Amino acid sequence: MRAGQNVSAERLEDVLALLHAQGDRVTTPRRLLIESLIEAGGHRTAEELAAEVQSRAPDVHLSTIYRNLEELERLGVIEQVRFGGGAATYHLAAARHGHLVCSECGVTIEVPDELFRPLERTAKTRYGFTIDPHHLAMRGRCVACSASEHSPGG
Amino acid sequence: MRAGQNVSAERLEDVLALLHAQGDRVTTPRRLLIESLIEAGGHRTAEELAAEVQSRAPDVHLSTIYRNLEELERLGVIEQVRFGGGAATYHLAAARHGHLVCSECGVTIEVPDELFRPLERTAKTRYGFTIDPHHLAMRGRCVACSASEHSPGG
DNA sequence: CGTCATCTGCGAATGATTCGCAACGTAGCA
DNA sequence: TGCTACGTTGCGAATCATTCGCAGATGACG
Repeated sequence: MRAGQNVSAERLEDVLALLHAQGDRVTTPRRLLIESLIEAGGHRTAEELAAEVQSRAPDVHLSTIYRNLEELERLGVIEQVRFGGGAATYHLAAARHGHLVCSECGVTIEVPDELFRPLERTAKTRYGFTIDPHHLAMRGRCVACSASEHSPGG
Repeated sequence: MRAGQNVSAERLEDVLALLHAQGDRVTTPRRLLIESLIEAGGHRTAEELAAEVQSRAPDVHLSTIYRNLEELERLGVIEQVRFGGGAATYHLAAARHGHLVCSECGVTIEVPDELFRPLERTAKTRYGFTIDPHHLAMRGRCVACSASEHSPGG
């Protein structure tokens, strides 16, 4: 049977094969970027990914990261998510999940996308609206900030 | 009697009253911006709003627009939505409605907030996360765009 | 009508992302 | 294995959106 870590290895080769099939070349910066995305497991900004890649290949330029990120998104390998006002974040397409973003402290809670299923279904059946599975994000207050919010006052 | 246009007028006064209550001043740029947002009816970028305002008060600066947009968002009067990679867009916040925003054609479908209830409840009970009722918005594709999306192709 | 804090206009600063170009490296072929 | 062709890269400048700092203007209130 397949060990868990093998999944990542297979994933890497899978992506490389896809690149190859597209006529794209498998370069060192590209391979390192994909590895970083796989190892990241969550969302990372271009800059964070660049730092990760540069720890193994210092000469890789930020613009190269952006270019590859764009290409990988085009291939459907990764997804771009934009929080608040800062830099965009990226994560593997397979790691699909909903986001609960606290407007107060900024913490992001990752939740299984099944949480959005009922909403998706109703939107579809009742309004013919297909919710974009890549943008399952809601804003609000996390449990900690919610608690301090409840303190009596004013 | 109240004509439809009066609704907007009431809305304007409502917002101005809110500003007043906050200790904020009612200035010309601010009033014009709110009017523009009300008349817009949909999402507009800061730049578009600036153009609108400047058509009536040419000296209003873009940075003033941004500052007021920020303030209005803080007050819950408007919401910021980010499409793809460009500028952020803003629109009036509905009191307690969900929004289904089509990323394709930009149409916004207002839906009863009950649609978000299961999601809200689960987020609360399972993660202690309180979803902000002013940000019940999901992106996706409306029925029309969804249909054209389904057209067969290469 | 005067006082004072809030706002504004303006341009520079910042932060994120994209572009142009010449050098470089990978892939395919003989 | 060596050559050729073309996708890629590194680098810095350019672009785009948004924010900041400041001094003067303006609205709220007595």
